[in-house]
Amino acid sequence: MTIYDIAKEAGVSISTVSRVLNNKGKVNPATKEKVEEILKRNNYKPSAIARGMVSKSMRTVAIMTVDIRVPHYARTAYTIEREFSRRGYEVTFCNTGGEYEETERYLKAVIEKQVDGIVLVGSVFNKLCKNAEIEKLLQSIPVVLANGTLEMENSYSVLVDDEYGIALAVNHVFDKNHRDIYYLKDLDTMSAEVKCEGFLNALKRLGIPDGEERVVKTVSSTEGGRAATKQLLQDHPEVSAIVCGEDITAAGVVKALLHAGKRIPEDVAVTGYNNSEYARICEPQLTTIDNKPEMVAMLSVQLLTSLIEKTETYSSCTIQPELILGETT
Amino acid sequence: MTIYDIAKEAGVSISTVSRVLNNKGKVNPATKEKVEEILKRNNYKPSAIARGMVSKSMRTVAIMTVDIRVPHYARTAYTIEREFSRRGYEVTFCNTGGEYEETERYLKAVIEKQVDGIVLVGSVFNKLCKNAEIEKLLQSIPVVLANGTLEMENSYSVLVDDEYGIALAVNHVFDKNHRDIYYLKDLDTMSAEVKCEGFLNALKRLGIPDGEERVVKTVSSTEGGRAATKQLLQDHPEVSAIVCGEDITAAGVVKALLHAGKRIPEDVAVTGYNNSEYARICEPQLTTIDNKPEMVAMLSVQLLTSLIEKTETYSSCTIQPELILGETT
DNA sequence: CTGTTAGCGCTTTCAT
DNA sequence: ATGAAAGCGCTAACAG
Repeated sequence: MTIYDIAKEAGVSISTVSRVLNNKGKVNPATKEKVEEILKRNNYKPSAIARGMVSKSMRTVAIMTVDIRVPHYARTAYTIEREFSRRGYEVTFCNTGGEYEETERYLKAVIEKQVDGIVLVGSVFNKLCKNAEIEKLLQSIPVVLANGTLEMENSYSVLVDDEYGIALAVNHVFDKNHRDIYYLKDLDTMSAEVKCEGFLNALKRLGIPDGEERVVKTVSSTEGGRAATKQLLQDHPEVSAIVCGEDITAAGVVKALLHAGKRIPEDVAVTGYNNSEYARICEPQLTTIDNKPEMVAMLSVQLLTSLIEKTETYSSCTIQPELILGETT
Repeated sequence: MTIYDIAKEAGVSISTVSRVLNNKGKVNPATKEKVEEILKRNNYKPSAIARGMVSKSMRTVAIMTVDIRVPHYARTAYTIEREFSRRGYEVTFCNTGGEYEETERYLKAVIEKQVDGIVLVGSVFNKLCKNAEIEKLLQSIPVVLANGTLEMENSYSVLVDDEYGIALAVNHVFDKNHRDIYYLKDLDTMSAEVKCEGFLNALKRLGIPDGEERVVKTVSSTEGGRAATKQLLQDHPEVSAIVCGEDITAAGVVKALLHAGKRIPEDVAVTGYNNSEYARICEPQLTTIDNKPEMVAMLSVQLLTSLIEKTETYSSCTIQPELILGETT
């Protein structure tokens, strides 16, 4: 069923059908009514592809994340999708795995499909976008980075002040009279680096020396948290607070502490990061940092929309995390 | 940069360019090489929209879930996306919220965009697709339902035998000598109904009477599990096993039991469902049922692909869940 | 082996 | 208020 079929059946030209379809230009109310009736009766749906051919847009945007199964990305991507859907865009999801080749492959694919814009979710893209090939690809299209900064023309970002976020956690356990504070660095992204910086700087401000020796590297998982904690209890039995880069890691820390017979938070305090469901499931419930993925998502959509539609002025922005009290501090 | 620009620069016709682009038909190696060089130099990308105009396909499929933030859906959708990406398709995600209007809106949108197929994830779509309007929309395009059954022509499904899954849990706690077994029904989908049936039938087979009175309704969340357990301990202090419809609910059950001073599993055994990260974070770690979302996803993709490409014969299939032992039984 | 031509379904001037 | 015609970028006959 094409616009030609409708035109023929209505005894008018395709231009007229197009006019009633788009409510554009003058058209006699009588003919309009007739055409509309025929449209409905035939259950006609205009071809978005043919429209895209003319308008050079399919009203589609792409979201790229490392892995949508990570709850923090899922929350961000969910909100981005809902917001764009509200605005009449469809959303293509890409799970790049954080790898360079895959990122490039996905980028090429969505650019060939002429998506209107791209949201990169997560600070991994910070590193990835340093690559010349990827940078070239990104330059041809509006891009927003959610939680990271892009050093490129025509691209903007919504940043989360993770340095401040970790400082909130450190200051909080300090206020609770914990002095032997350790940090579990469980990721390798730029955001993770910033968090680590936040930890070191916070300690410095509080007058606690030898910050570097208080950073323990592990992987972001329950098992990562558990293993690091076992080691920590062995090497530094005096530990009184463990600040983590992710809730999931903190959950492992809590398990290990309980198994070691420690009381939380009396013997050792723990903080997570992300204010995720993991924090709430944890027993005792984690004190954590809310880095506000929904807000990041909303602002990213706003930014990308104005970039695409060239409507308003726009600029990058930064979001402040917030401390969420649980039972582990 | 269009195919015309390339043709002009190479001094050939657009057909020749098209031929080298698609590796189709005979073309002189020399001209081929020249064209390819020009293609590369200009960083030419064919317009997928124009191609779609001819082929009537954008090589895109849509995934519809209630909410991608639910880990089980995220796992399923992730695998579906990766598999389709491998096969050269892009994937559009839709978060319908399980609502009728939104589902219809999304369906119309993706059908206008002429997606090649749709994967409906979750048994909620079972009910939704009973609607005449939605059914009509779905009939115009290849559809697969992941975890549910569709009573429609030209549509197939990958089903999970949730009745069997819950029976595994019930039989297992029975084997561990628990007799006062209760079930927390925490959702309202068809899959949840099937699980509940599974519970009732399993009890019957084991000779435990009054199954209906052992079903407690609540909502699928930590809080839902916690509240239901408090009530249960009050009404039936003799309870010795709680089988849950979701891991997240079971996590709440565990919390409530611990707070009530119960030992797990000595006093009360608990089982979850989904084999999710929640089960592993839970302390003690949950015994749970693996309903194999990755396998469901793979089979759904296979099914939809053959439907789209009309290559093989195809048929719906059913997957058997598996018991995963934890520390709560 | 290569070029010409006719669409694909729609929007958008430009006439009338 | 309506229609004719051009064109979006590409593929696929068909003709050389």
